[in-house]
Amino acid sequence: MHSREGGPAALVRLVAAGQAESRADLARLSGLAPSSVSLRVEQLIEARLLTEEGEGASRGGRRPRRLRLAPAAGVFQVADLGAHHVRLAVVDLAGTVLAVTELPHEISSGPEATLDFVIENMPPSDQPVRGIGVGLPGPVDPVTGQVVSPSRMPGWSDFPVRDQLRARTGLPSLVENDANLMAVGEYRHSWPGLDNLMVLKLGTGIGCGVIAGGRLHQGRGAAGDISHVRIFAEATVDCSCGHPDCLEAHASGAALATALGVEHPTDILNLVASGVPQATSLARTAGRLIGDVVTALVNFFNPDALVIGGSLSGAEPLVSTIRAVIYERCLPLATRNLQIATSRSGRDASILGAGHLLLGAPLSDEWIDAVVR
Amino acid sequence: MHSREGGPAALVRLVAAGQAESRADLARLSGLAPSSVSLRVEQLIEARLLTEEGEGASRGGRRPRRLRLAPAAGVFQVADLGAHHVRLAVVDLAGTVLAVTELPHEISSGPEATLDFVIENMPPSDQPVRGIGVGLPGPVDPVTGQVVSPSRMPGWSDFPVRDQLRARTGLPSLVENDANLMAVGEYRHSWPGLDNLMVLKLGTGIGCGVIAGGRLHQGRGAAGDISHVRIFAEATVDCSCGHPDCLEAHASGAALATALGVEHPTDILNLVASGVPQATSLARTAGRLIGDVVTALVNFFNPDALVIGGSLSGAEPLVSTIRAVIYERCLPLATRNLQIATSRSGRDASILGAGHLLLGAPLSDEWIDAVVR
DNA sequence: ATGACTTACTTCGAAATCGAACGTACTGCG
DNA sequence: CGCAGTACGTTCGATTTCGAAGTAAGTCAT
Repeated sequence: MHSREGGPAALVRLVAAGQAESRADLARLSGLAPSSVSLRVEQLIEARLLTEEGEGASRGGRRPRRLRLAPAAGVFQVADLGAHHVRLAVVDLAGTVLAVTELPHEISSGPEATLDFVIENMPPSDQPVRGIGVGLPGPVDPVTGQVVSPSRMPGWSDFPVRDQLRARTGLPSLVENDANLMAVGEYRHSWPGLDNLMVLKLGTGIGCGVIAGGRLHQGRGAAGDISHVRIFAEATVDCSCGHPDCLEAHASGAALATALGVEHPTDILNLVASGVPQATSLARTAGRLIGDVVTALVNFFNPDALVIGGSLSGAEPLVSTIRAVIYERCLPLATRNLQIATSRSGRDASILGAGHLLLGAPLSDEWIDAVVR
Repeated sequence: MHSREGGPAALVRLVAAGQAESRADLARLSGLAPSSVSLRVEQLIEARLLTEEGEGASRGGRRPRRLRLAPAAGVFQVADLGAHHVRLAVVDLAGTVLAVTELPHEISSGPEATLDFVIENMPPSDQPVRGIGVGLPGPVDPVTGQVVSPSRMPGWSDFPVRDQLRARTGLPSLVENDANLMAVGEYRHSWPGLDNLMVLKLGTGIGCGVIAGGRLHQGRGAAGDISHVRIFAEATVDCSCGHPDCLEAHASGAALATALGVEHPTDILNLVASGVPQATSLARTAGRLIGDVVTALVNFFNPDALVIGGSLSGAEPLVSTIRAVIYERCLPLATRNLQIATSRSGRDASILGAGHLLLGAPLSDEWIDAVVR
């Protein structure tokens, strides 16, 4: 993400994203003249969106006067929905998590009940709420903000989630696929500068978020959906989508859990960690299947890094098998500069991603402009 | 590609790209005030980069005064290199092809000889040359402008093509993979607005160019390289890359030509067109293999359109098999709004793409600024 | 310490840009 | 035909942005 326009919102964003700490940084990154930056910053401080806080480290000359977001600049509320639980958080504009709770909740209880639950249980905040974001384990149409034909979310199909969220809260609202949020979170907080990024989310299902050219690649809402790619396995398993031998039917947390006779994907981790041979072997097989699919995608997309997250990313044999398959089968050209690593932002990756997308939305421009004037 | 900055170059670009025909268009698209646009346009006319030419159609009010690029604004020279031939063209900034020649030339004669050949045989032009672009059938590092470990281009590896081109011609220079150029050409001239586009180039080899979010996706130079994705075929064939069963070894024009005992991929077209059973059957098999690979990519990338170009795109059974496989195996969500079509820009797609990239390069900003001042 | 150099930020006149009003030229309707 | 409505383009004073010079406050080598 390079130089946007030089409105007041752009400066706030640069500070919030941690890219700029001083007026000089802002001038460099925004393309505005130093004098213009000074003027604007003064306005923003007056509007209580920014504060001056101490001094930064010298880079060989006068020390910069460090700029930070003022607490009064506000917060975002974020809900990361899984199949059986909800993670609710309040983050400030810079992406600091101020409060989190994780509560059990069945997403199958439907959109209305779920949104009620989210709004009801959101942690309170002293500061003004500037927006609300929701991550969902299914495809979200970026234009309408609706969920489209999700496999694990009965009752959600074509429900206007974004509109309902805005109607109920009156806040700028964001609805996005969970793997996409995770990709944005990892990108902004752990892999800045790696503008082409693939983030695998291995949990109950198999998701993938894609950053292309520094921006979230949404496609028409289904981008990153690799669950139903055909794979070639020994035994045939029919997938819920109607086709045989989808990746998800063989290698998802749900599939592994079934094969191992446990209920939750997290149980798999324990089995693998304690060295149960069958679990390790299954993890390796899953890793090979996932790796085979991702190999083609890595050749095609040629990312700077492949990040593996989700609860199953804690299963070492699975991750190392994926890594091995990729290095073995991909073009040397594609792996030459490729980093393959597990998530660095952890459980909060999606929440951080939602915060960042909310900050970047045109929505945010509006209220920043409004506050400054 | 939305509103860039409002420099003089931006306005020229909008006119050249055919997006703007009047001052009013420019004001809308650039975000500048109408008054500022008028001022700038006057300068550009004075600098002989734009001309006023007649009037446009009324949209319910006063007719716009149509703006066009002045011929004196200049031209680009473009070379599209294949394995055995070179296509040389002169295009104006708006992408009109003013002259083309196609000459036999072996790319295996090496970079020095090839660049000499290109420069020597470029069609002459009355107008000032503003840049030169070269398309190559191999991966190009977007940072250095070097070819990196190409399979069909002996002697080219790590040769600094872009630097050499600039050194020899003194012109702003562009070097890019041929499939990437083709993707840009198709996107700008035949599929505007479809900002997520995959363009397959089926010729001697198998290439793929990707437009993500309206911009060419280069990755680290290898993006779109699907030749060496592993496929599952009946018989095993070893690929030159050292792995067995690469897509290219089974389904490329070169592979088909070998199997059919002909020399050039174009000969395959004749055999298929005249209904030779073996040729048709092979085309279908190739289509299925390519389709299987592309299916995964379509799910992952979720493009608005898949465009099939290159000489083999004339083989109807091949194309229709690819189409059938995709519609059969992809997620409904991914195919719901997907267009699958053959190239609309034809043989000149790459040349048009090079023209457009040259126009968009920062290089162009510089000389436009220079001419205006 | 001293002086040369680097970086951060501000000041202030010059230049670019804006925006509201105006002039122009067309469409479409009664 | 005449008039309302709409769109294109320009004029001109108000505003924003720039940029060169100046001030402030550091580092580093001597």
